[in-house]
Amino acid sequence: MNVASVIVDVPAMQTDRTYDYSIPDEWKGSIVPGMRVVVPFGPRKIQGFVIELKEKGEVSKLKSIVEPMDLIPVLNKELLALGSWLTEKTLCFKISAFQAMLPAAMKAKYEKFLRLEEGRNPGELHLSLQRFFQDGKEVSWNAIEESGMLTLVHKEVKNGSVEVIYRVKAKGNKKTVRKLYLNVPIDQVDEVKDGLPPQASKQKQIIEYMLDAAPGGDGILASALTEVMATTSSTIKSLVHKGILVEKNVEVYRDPFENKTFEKTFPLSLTSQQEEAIRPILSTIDQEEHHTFLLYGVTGSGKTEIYLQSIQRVLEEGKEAIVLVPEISLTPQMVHRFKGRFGDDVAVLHSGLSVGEKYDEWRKIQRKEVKVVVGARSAVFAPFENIGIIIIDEEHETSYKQEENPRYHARDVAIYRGEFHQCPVILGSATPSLESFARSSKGVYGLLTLDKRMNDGPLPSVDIVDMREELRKGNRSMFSTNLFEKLQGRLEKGEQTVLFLNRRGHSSFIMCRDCGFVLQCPNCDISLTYHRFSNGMKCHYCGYEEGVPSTCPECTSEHIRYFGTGTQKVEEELTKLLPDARIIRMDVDTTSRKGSHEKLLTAFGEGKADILLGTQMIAKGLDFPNITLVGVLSADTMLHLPDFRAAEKTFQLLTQVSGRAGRHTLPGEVVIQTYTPEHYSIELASNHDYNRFYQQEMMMRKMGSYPPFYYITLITLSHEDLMKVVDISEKMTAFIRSKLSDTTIILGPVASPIPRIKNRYRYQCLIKYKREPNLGSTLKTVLDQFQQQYASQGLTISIDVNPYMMM
DNA sequence: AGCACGCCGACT
DNA sequence: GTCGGCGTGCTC
Repeated sequence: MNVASVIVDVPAMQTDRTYDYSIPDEWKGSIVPGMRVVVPFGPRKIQGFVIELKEKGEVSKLKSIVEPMDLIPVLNKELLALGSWLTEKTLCFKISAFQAMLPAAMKAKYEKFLRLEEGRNPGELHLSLQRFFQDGKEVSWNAIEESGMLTLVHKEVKNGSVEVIYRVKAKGNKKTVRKLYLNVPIDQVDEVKDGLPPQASKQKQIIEYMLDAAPGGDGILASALTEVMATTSSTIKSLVHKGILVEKNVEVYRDPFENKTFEKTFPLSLTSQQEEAIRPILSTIDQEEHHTFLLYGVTGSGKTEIYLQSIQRVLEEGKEAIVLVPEISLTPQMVHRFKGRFGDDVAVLHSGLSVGEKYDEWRKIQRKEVKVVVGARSAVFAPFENIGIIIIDEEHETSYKQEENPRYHARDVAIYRGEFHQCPVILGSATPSLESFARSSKGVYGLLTLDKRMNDGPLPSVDIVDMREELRKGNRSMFSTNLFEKLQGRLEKGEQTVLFLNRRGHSSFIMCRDCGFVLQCPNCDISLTYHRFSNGMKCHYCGYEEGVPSTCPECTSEHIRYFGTGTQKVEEELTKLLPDARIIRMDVDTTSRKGSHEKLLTAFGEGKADILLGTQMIAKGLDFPNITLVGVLSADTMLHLPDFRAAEKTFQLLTQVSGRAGRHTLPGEVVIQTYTPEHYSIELASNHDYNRFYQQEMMMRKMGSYPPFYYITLITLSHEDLMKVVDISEKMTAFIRSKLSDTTIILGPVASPIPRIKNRYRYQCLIKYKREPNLGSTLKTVLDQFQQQYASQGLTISIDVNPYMMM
């Protein structure tokens, strides 16, 4: 095996294939598939993944691999195959699929240097370049670029005076600490000590301390030693110099949970309903079969305990478990439950960790130092090799769908891996996605139901308040009389309230009260939103920013003001109405700092505030006994989005939020304010009636030919020139239409809901199909031909199979 | 994606 | 004549 097939780190259509390289003798046998390597590619050096080994290359003259980047492959057989599967299913580049499966730290960084060619001296160079190349040092390309001397350098490179060096750097560094070890056998320590000069008292003390603190030959942190002994590094240095101590750099894991202890918890006894639900899971584990279960359990019905005990069984069989939770609910509370039960066997992967921390957690998984991983979407790629169960909590959450390439859904990946490992996949939710519930009704998934709350407590009572009615009665505030009175009541009783603001589609844009003018982004067809932090108007999509106008640019009226309700505005009004209330606000602004999310929640849990006011992020995981009132300020903002899942999302969110109230002994109340109280998603959420919502929504989906009745694929084209997108979109749609069967519905091309982003016009085509064996190859052709043909002209095509964002 | 190569217009 | 603009095509 002398040749390696490599996928190179160039995400482009033309390079989305393997390139063959010969393996230098010194690496023969150690370079294996799944390993990252540095390879020459054209004049550069870049990262690549070895896919397979073979005897001969496809072309006659092969370049050699420069060096491997790993000792052990980062992708095993299963993950390599999963990569190809992802590529095929999501139509992404192979390199993107591989990179999505690995922590960001493993993505290479590239650097470009210049160096004086051997045997030349600076004097031969152009005068203004000489200062850069003084003592044979490398000069970074950037430095030359900034000084505007690139053309001069180009010449020098051409005539052979200067050499360009390309270097691949690993992004993730292992963290190391300097440790000191006693380098003398115990029985000779006294001898050595006596051999020291009499004035070296500090050195003797250090030796004694080392004996004492690290008897078994364990090292001591160099930093700790200097601190404890109140000594300087020079003393230590001289001991090292004499060979009495040795210094080693030891790899350590960064510990995101440093200074935290997790109280050990033990399996709770299950209710009869839980027993019934867990039985099929356990038997699937025992039989080593693959089966997907939908665990449909109302809030507070004890789904987590089922997860925990299923994992327990898996661990007893010597296998591993993956638990996915939505990013937003990957709260310390959640982590506690798993760390509390399984202790150090748990690795945690979520976006709050630094690149280095994620890298460390990933390596713990790879080295089999943990048995359970709890994490967000990408944790589904955890490099375990003997998986016994995969659990997806809050299965309906849209954050399981990645909105950039590869546009995969964690649920699909989980089921792929479940089949590979012949293990169960558990999808848990109180409000399952229509897709999953439909599959369980058809028997594709096993349905496990928990419809009783563990404490047998009643579900909270829900009031729907018609805000139009409030307006008619002359109440122009954002709080209805009903909600306000209840709020006051809680304050008097010392109970807590959660106020939920659905920010989406409701953020603070600016509107002129006289002419209706709304301030828009000049580059994107979307309104600018007010950001208090920078006191400016900002675009969500391109980052454009401008000042807040004091008069309307259209009619010069001064009645231009914020519209919609941001959390800050609610807070202001709240302080005005209830000056004594202590309020904690949770939104992007107050939780952007690391750990602030947790701090605010803890404070609220400890009763340091009466009202918790926040956005989406408080809808989940909150479980405090003293919360007896939940208010939803405007339930219907999401309903008006151009998304066939709008009703489903609204229902899920309202159900979720309502579940925050009265989870323990005190009964809970929920007030939902809305302008469309008659909408079935709001009405049925208030009755906690998932089944009727499912029926109703299925009817709507059937009428609209949407999932789960049809699969959909969304193609979006964008280009600077409106005429061009329209033209190409039409040609493309005609081509697709000619290739697919006539039972398939093809909508468009039409302008996207956001017709322009970053000055690029966007057109889309929606394909709805039940069975379409030609779809994959047709779409590949579209990418191949149209992209190839128009990419140079600045056209981009994005294909989303099973989209969750229709914008 | 980069980067080189190559073919045309504007300059010392 | 040559410098440098960008369109074209290749990278094992």
